[in-house]
Amino acid sequence: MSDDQYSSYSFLLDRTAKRVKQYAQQRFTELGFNVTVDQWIVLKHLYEHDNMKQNELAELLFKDNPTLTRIIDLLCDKGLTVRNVHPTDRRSFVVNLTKEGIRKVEQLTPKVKAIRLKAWEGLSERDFNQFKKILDTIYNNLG
Amino acid sequence: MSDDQYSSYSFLLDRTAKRVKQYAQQRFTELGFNVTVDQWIVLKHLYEHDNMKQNELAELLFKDNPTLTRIIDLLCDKGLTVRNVHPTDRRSFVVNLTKEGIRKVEQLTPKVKAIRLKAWEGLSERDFNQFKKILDTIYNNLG
DNA sequence: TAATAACTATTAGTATAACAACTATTTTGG
DNA sequence: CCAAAATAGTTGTTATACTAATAGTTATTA
Repeated sequence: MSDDQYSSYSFLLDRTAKRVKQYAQQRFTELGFNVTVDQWIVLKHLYEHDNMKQNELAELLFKDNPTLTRIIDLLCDKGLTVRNVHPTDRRSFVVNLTKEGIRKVEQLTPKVKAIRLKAWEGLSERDFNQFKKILDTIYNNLG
Repeated sequence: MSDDQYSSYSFLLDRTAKRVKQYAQQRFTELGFNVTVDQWIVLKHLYEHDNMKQNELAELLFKDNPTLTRIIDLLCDKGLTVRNVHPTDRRSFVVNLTKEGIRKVEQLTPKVKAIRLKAWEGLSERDFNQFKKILDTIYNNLG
């Protein structure tokens, strides 16, 4: 493939990732979810793996520590999460959902799924597997 | 495809787009390019389509006006672009590369291509076409 | 033509992202 | 055991993204 043809991959990738996030955020706002897409991702993972250290959570979500610190700050301000001291390492906090945080995740999960599915209309499982293979290859090439 | 399986597309997409940008930015910094990835994209498009109004440029690059205003501010501070008044519409500016801006684009273009190509190792033109088809479909589904 | 609407760019405010620097801890190695 | 290195989290800075608001200009239309 020619260099020029190839160079457009980053443009396509960036454009699409931006629109996917933008679309979700707009639905979130319209529907009064009162969380951002990134805050939602943190909540969802906490629902599935509660009691995680911040740096474990950051690694899982491919976010760096400062970014996660600030997202957790906002979630704590909203009363959806709490920081608890780590039982054996006083440098660390473990992050937990509050009751309200748990309720929020349970309320929003099916709605978020519906929003996410919109993007995939007209595409097949075969497409998904191709898509995954290519994205993983790019990801690993740059790792 | 199941909802859950499907839901991971946005994660894969976001993760990969982030790494592609981050990888490029790290190489840019290492090699002393002295521009960000987004600033580079603006410079490159100005090289190919000079004398554009800011809002035309913003639309072409999928950036909003405030974002583009600030990128242009930074590029002007660096002496790489200038704003000129639009000949017939005093609300608008047209943006042009300076001589230094032109030199910068010509110097960096082959280096940027090499950086971009790294991601695509082990992938074929067939993969690229699949990739493009899927990304375009997602993009249009949400448009 | 005059009032209104639409448009262009900017500014302000909040959120995310990356990096560097810092504090407080814990771990390591001599 | 103690000094040095590593680690966890926070804070600061810069850049980008999105929304809302604003000033200045142009287009519309009553």
